[in-house]
Amino acid sequence: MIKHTWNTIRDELVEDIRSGRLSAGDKLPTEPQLAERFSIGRHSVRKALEALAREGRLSIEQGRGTFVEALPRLTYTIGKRTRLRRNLIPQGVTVEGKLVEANRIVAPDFVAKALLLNPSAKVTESQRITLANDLPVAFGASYHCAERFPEFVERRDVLGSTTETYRTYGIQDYFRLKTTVHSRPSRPEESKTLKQHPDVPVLVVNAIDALPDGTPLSCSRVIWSAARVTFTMEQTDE
Amino acid sequence: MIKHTWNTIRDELVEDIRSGRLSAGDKLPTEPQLAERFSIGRHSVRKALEALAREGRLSIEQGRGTFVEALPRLTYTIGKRTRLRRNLIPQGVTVEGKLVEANRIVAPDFVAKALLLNPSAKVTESQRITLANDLPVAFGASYHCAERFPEFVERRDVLGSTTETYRTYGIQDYFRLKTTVHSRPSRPEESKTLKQHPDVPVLVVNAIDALPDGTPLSCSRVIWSAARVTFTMEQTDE
DNA sequence: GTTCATTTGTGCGTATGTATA
DNA sequence: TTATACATACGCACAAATGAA
Repeated sequence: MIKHTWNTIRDELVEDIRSGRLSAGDKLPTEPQLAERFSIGRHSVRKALEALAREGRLSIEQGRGTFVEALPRLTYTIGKRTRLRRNLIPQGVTVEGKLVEANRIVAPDFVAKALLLNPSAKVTESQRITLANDLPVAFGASYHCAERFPEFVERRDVLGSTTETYRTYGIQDYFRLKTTVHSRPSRPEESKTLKQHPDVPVLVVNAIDALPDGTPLSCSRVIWSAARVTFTMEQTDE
Repeated sequence: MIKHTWNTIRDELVEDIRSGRLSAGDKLPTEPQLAERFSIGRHSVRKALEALAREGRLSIEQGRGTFVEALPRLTYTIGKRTRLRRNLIPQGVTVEGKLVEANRIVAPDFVAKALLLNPSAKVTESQRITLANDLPVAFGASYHCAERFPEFVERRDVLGSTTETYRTYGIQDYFRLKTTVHSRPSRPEESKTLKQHPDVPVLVVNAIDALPDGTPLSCSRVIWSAARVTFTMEQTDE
């Protein structure tokens, strides 16, 4: 009924990983070697490897080879009180959020809309990347009104915590007002930043944080590796 | 620097769609025709079409041809009180949820765990499919303890509403206890059911509904077309 | 109901480009 | 610089699904 020659090698590799014959970091045979071993064409080998790379099981690197990935899916909780550290540390992975770049710019369209600013307002943009076990899982930017939160990035960088930084502006409490999630194919720069195969899609998360009365404080747009995260929403009233 | 011959045709088609030269439902030239027009190989044509199909912009159908898709992304709100109709109707799309199949089975592992049942307990399984403008956007199953909710499927089918059905068991209120979302490549049957290209990923949503005191009532696992939905989480206290 | 033309799907072979060590 | 290994691209052949004759 079905041909799918390439599935033979795909299944073989999955079984090798499952059984432990291949483990994280191992280098696979080269494409021509696999082609010969399974008596199929190199195109079919590539199709099988590509399918596994899309699931995040393999990392294919031009000029180096193809390697087995660890594939530990992180769980990230979205809720009324979203806090990064509380979210990821419980699972025993080392998580690091790094500030990559900070700018003072005219508010992009979606930012002005989210923060209810006029289109020419200035905002601070903080670009951050999140690494879990030294592997990038997400990157993106958050935006704050420059007038209302002068030096936000600098204070945030010193204090190391968004909650603490808000306190310096007299804000004792804030919450996640709105979050949207959708999936799309990754763009070349994105797959490069996330160090993942170009065919692995990304999850785009747009969010708005606000005061208890609903006044928006900041918004963010974060790109997650679709293969490396599971989102959870729990409705506990903390 | 880079060749990427196939991007020429990709960009051309995107522009054709954007400008309106191609609109939803239109049939594209055949692959050999496109190959000749752009003076590239058929493989490159296929790579371009595949990329557009992954975004949900094209529908590629063996034996028929390749067509432009409408690409209206639905917005589905996940919150404390998740109700399908309230969710989708506001956007002016016709939504239809159909019961496909109902069974009385021994609780699968993940169901027993979610509903706190012992592994040999019986549950009712309701398989449903959701169509928006006659296009499938999601399908999946929900599970109820057969002992606690006898004839659940039958009553639900007659009443047409889950909320109403719960009332017949004396349950006046329930809420969404937990929701998880992750992305993965679609399996062949899934892409067939969703009538989408095999390379479009799916979003897997697992959910548990419960009584106000936290007692689980039901759980579900729904497969969404990743190209056709955006999830939103709003933290309004209704 | 069967046949047949059309169109996409799968697979092989080959050549050449490009990143890595 | 050189060798290795993956990336892109062309051409060809045949399989499988569709729809119309």
